[in-house]
Amino acid sequence: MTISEENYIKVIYHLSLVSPKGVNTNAIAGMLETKASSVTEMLKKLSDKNLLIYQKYQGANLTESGLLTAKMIVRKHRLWEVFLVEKLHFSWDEVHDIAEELEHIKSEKLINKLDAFLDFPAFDPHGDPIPDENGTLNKVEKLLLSEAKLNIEYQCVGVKDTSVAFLQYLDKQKISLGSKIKILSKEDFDASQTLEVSEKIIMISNKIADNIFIKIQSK
Amino acid sequence: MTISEENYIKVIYHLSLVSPKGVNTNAIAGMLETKASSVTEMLKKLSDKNLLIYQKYQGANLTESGLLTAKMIVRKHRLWEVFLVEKLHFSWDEVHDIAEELEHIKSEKLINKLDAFLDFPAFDPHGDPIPDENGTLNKVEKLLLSEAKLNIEYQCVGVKDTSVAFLQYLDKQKISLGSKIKILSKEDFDASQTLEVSEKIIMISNKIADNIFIKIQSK
DNA sequence: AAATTAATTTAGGCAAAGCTAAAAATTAAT
DNA sequence: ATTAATTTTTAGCTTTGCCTAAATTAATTT
Repeated sequence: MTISEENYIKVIYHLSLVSPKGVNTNAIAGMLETKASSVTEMLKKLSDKNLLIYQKYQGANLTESGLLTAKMIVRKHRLWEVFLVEKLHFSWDEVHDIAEELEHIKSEKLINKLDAFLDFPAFDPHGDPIPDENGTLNKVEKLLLSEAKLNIEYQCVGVKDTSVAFLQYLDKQKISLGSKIKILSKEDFDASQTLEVSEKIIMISNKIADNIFIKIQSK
Repeated sequence: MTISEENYIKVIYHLSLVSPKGVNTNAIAGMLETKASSVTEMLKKLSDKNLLIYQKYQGANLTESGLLTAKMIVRKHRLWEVFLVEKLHFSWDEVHDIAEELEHIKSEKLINKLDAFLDFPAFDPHGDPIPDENGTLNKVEKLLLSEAKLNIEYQCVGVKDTSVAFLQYLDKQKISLGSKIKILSKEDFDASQTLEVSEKIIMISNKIADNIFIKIQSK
C-alpha cells in the first residue's frame, strides 16, 4: 500500500465512527485537504483492492480487510505517540505530526517490538485506545470531568479538544495523562470546579472540565 | 525533499567516499536499482537545487549543502539502527531495511531527542560512525582483529563483512558491538586465534578475524 | 412536483519518477 | 587514428495522485 492509500483508509475509518452509514466524498476530501474528484478516483482504486465498498454517490464503507488495515495504522500512530511522549519527552501537542509520518513505516515486527518496549500501553497520550496486535480495541468507560462527582478519585485519560492551545493550558496546570484528579467543590452558578491535581489545588471553568476525559481510578 | 531525492543524495554520498572524482551515472543506477536514464533526469533536478554539481557525461559531486544533507540522512539512519538494536532488541542483520524507511522521517527535533535518548552514541551497531548535529564525523581508529596483538584489551566496534550469514555467526559466538576481546594465542600455521570474549574462550579462523573491526579499549 | 442548490462524478491535464529504445559522447582497442 | 565498445543522454511513454471545469445525480425548497 502507498502512503496515500493508507491515509485514505485511516481517514475513512475515523469518519466511519461518526457516520457509520457510508462516508461521503466531501468529508474525506475535507480531512485530506484534497479535492472531491481526487477522492472519487481513489475510492475506485481502494474498492478494486477490496478495502472498501463503494458505489457511485453512495459513499464508502470499509470491508473487514479495510477495517483491519485502518486499525493497524491507528495502532502504529498511537504507539509512536506513546514513544514520543514517554521516552523522548515530547509534549502532547507536538507528537501528532511526527506520528503521522511514523505510522507509515512498514514492519509488523517493529511495531510489536515497540509495543513490548512501551509495556503494551492501552491508551495513547491523548487518552485514545490503542488497538492490539489483532486489531482489538479496549473500550474506555471514560466520562467528562464536567459530569463527574465530588470527592471521588479519578484519573485523566484524555481530552476532547486536542488543540495546541488547550494542551498547553493543561501542561501549565500540570494536568497530564494519568494525573489523579479529585473534585473538591463545584459552584452552582457557573459550574466551575475546585480540583486537587497532583497535590495542588486549582480552579477550572466548566469549559475546561467539559474537555477533559477521566475514568474512575481503578488500580 | 522527496524520499527519492534523499535516496539519491545518500547513495551519491556513499559512492563519493570511494570515487571522490565524480560519481558516475551507472554506479548510482546500480545502487538504486534503477536505470541510467532515470539517474540523468534526477541529477539535473538535484543540480538545479544546488545539492550537487553536474555536467553532462562528467558525473556528480555533492556541494557543501548536498554533503550536509547526506550526512543528516546518514545520521538518522544510524541513530535509528542503534535504537532498533539497543532498545527494541533487533539483531544486527534485521535493522538495515527498517532504518532505510525511518531515515526519511522529517523532524530535526525528533532526531536530536532520539540522539539524547540513546546517550549520544558515536557508532552504529555495525561500527560505522554517526555524524553529530553539525554533520561532524568521529573518525574511528579501528583495526582488524586479524592485525591485533596478543593480550591487549580490545573492544569490538564493527564488521567488514555485513552479510546476514556473518552477523548471525557473530550472534552465535556472542560477539556484538562493544564486546571486550582479548587474543590469548595465535597459530603461526593458519593465523587462527584463541580469544577471550565475554568470559568465554573461543577459537576463530583468520577469515573471521579479518572481518571484525576492533579498537583499543579506552574508557 | 418542479426548481434550485449541493454533492458527486467524469473528462481532460499536469508533475514526479520511473521505463524502453535510439542517439550522442566518451573511452578503449586495434 | 579509426573503429569498436561502453557510458550517458535524449525522446517519448507509463503510472500515481493530484487538479480544474463541466456534466450528472441527489437533496432541498418552494
